[in-house]
Amino acid sequence: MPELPEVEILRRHLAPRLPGRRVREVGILQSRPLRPGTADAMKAALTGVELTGIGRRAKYLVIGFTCPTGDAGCLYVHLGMTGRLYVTSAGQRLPRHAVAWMELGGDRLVFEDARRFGRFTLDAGVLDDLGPEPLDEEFTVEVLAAGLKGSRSPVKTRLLDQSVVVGLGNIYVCEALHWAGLSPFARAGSLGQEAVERLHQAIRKVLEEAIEVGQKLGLDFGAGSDGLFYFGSDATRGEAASGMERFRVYDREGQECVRCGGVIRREDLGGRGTYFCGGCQRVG
DNA sequence: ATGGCTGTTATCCG
DNA sequence: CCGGATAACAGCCA
Repeated sequence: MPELPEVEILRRHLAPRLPGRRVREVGILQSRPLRPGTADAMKAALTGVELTGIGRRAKYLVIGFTCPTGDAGCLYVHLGMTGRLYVTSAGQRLPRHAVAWMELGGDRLVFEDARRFGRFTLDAGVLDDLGPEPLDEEFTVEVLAAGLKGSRSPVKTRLLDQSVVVGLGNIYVCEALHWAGLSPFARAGSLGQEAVERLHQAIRKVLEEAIEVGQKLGLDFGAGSDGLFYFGSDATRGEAASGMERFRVYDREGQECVRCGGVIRREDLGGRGTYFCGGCQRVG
């Protein structure tokens, strides 16, 4: 359940493994993630192409390729809640929830997704309506302020809207609001200049920190791991991550706030579990 | 075992 | 237009 940092770490993992590889064969096992495309069209479009590289836009991985004709194209992959994308040996058995695979001459790039909320598509339209990249210079305090202005929604809800700023999901939005000392329930449009500045800073901080941690830990595609979450709070990963940063509020209901000693609370907001400190997130 | 949770987001409805 | 609820789906945990 990847948010921007997990997707970025995966991109960096795959970056040296794709360029120059030719797609010998393509397999499609689930068509829903291809929407609006079809299995036949996907196979026809990808078979024989040469992969050129991998980028990221928001929570999408963008895999570039050139066709035998010389035309360039892109494959857009979104991991949804449960998507995994990895290179394995072509001899490996396909996973139960395999959606698509590409044979790369001895290796195989596999996309699997149990819940099928993810995407595997050639439709560039998926990038329409996306807001600014939070770690790019274009994401200024003014841009964030404009995205919050006039909204009566809770600030948490606004930040999950990918047209305001991309990359935040339920975990990092909770973490960013804690870092900023803002209540998730504060009306987005009611935040003052200072609060917006703190929030802007906090969003960058939590995402950068998570990428840094993920870079150090590397990915684990072993059994029982989704190959993505290195920043979690479960006991096993806690061991592996000892000494690393942990979530400050997410999944810490009832525990003590590391900043003020208050109690972390969990409430429902828009149907999502929302974690915050009752002591130091009172603004709004 | 049954029901309630889960990292996303498209779509529906008032 | 907005905001809230629901649905898409499978697995895990109490």
